Amino acid sequence: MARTRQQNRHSRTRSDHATELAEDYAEAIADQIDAQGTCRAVDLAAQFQVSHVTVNRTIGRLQRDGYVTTKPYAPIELTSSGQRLARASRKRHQVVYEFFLAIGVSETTAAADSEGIEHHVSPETLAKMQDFLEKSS
Amino acid sequence: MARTRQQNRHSRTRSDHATELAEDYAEAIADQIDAQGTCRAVDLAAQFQVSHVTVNRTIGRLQRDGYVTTKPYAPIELTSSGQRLARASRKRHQVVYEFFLAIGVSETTAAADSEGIEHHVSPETLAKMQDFLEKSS
DNA sequence: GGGAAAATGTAGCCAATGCTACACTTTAGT
DNA sequence: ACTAAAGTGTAGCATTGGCTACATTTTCCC
Repeated sequence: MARTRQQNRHSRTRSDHATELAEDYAEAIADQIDAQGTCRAVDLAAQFQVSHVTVNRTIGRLQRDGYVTTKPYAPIELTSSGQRLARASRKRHQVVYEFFLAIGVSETTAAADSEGIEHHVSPETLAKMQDFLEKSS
Repeated sequence: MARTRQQNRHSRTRSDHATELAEDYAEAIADQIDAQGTCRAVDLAAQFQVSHVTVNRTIGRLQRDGYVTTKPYAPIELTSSGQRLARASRKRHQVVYEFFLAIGVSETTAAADSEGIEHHVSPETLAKMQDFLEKSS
């Protein structure tokens, strides 16, 4: 392998890191709403271990990009677009997590690694992971 | 699963994105030196599809961090630390790539996905992937 | 209803990663 | 040897994502 890539590798990197963050936030917001009814900036700050200021501005970008709605001092809500993003992200996340378990990875590591990886798994690879899960069940 | 994480997820994100870039660059530089004998900024610019200015400054950071050495207008060289990084990165990259092939992913997709994923695979998960490869060979 | 605590907002700082435009060296070709 | 092309360097700008410090608004409890 090795020389298979060249070109366009990393043509992602530019805006795709923003997408990763959006997915993480959408997923976290959806989780928080499921668990507590509402999602506040402070919840996200605790989850991501960043300051509330960082959350605030990230949320601002997500709002700009149409994923969430907020009003000053009010809880954060997902738009339908944000909900779609959250659902897709959760689904991918779960498949990757279960797949890792299936090949023998510990729960702790599977949870940690699936976090970082879910954003980089193409539909094709995800489908193969699902095939594997079905076969091995 | 789902509630397994919370906290410290994304405690990576901060400086780890820098590490990813360092790994990608180290690997690309090693590849380029293997293929052409030397590595110039322009080669990296082509490979990563960024401007030579971006490469220049990234290389500056890599030099600051002890991964490469350069002199003005001269080719880029890896320090022993950089070579170690490149080897580790290539190894991980290759295991992930072959693992994807083994579960049925196409070469093109395996190449693309392994790029994004190699940086997020823990040693434990990598070991499980290797186990899988050995068993299925 | 008033005050403390919690949650948000704002100002202003830093580093990383991207760019274009322009200047300067090297390299190559005639 | 000179010039043109290729490769590098520098200046200056924008965005993202991180922070602390301080101001403001809500909430909650007495």
